[in-house]
Amino acid sequence: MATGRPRTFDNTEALKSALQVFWQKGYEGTSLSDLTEAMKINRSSLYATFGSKEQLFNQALDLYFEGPPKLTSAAFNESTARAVAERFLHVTADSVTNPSTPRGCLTIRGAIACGEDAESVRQELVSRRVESEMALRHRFEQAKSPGDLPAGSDPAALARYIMTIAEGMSIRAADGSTREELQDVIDIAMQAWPT
Amino acid sequence: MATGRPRTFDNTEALKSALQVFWQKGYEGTSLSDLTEAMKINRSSLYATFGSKEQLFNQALDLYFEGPPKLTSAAFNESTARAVAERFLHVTADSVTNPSTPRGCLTIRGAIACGEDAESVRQELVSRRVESEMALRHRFEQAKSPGDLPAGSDPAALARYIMTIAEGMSIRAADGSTREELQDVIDIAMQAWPT
DNA sequence: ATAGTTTTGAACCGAACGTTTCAAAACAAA
DNA sequence: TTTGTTTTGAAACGTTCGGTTCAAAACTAT
Repeated sequence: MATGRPRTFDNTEALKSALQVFWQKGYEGTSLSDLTEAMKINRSSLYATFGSKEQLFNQALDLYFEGPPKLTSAAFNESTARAVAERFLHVTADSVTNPSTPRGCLTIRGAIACGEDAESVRQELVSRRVESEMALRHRFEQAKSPGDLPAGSDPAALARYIMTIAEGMSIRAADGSTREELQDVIDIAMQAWPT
Repeated sequence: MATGRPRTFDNTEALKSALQVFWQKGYEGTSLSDLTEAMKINRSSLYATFGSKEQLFNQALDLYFEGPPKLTSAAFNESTARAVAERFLHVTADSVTNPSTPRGCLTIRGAIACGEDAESVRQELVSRRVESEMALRHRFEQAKSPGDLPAGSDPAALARYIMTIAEGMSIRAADGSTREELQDVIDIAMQAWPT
């Protein structure tokens, strides 16, 4: 049973607001004033609840990975390697142009934006992205045996290719590209797929 | 004829040093102390010579565009649209993995890293990148008449595609990808080219 | 030498940064 | 009502930020 003065904000709602701000401005581009304003809590409550700016960012990051990145995993249910790749790109294009969230990918913006003092944050973000590439690669390797992919094709290179397109789309979305423009890119990109 | 106390630094050498720092840390990630240390000049000289941090950045940007981006323009001398695209990507891959410069592209890193107070800087960087895309598009449009590109192909979409690959490679390079890995990506990417 | 001009170095500016402190406020339990 | 506990709001901490000021320094011209 809770005692003492009750808090005036919802914990996860505040975290969602923090995520939006970090997503939009990057880690170092976000100030404490930005956060307290968006989360509608004061500094004392922020530090009592979330620890510090960096700890808050890490918690917001965990929340983020339950969102857009999680959606791409649905692509792995497709039956062919080609369908997996195409679906992966489509989900990515939808995510990075979602009008109800900031544009682009938090991990890319965050990893590039942060200075050397936040190097540990950067490494975390990069390795998370490498995991996605490895998942794609693994799926493509499995596709070779049933002849789903030609014998000569290189699963690792294909996974790199798809991730490069996805990351490029994230940049373009942040620059203002529309979902339709990214769809055009995907249409062309998939023509490179081995048959 | 120059009079007064002679300056102790070389103007363009100092600008080169500033470029390196901006390239590595982004606009907002670079402090005045970072700059004066790298350029080996003090604040007074910096402001007397270059005006302000933002004006210094713009001058460093001009210098940058005489470097890596200029090299990509050599691609436009190729005789076919396909060769232009492939050369453009190869030059980009070489640039973003050049061991004697920071990894990745200054315009991408700078545009993503900066907050809203540096919005004018961001716009400048984005528009510079749009210019590259427009140059590619224009070259591809010219390629349609001699049958260099199939009648059904979309020069604008192809230019977007090539730029997306280039921007994706820049991110990967910043994350640590090698030149060879990027070459593999280009090999696959060019298979999408219309015949 | 002397005067005139430009650069240098260091101190300083107000503002904003992330973080901490603490008394007043708002509740439950006694 | 009193006591105990927790949150709140605001003020303040030291540091760093981009930018400025100014006297001393280092040169050329007279």
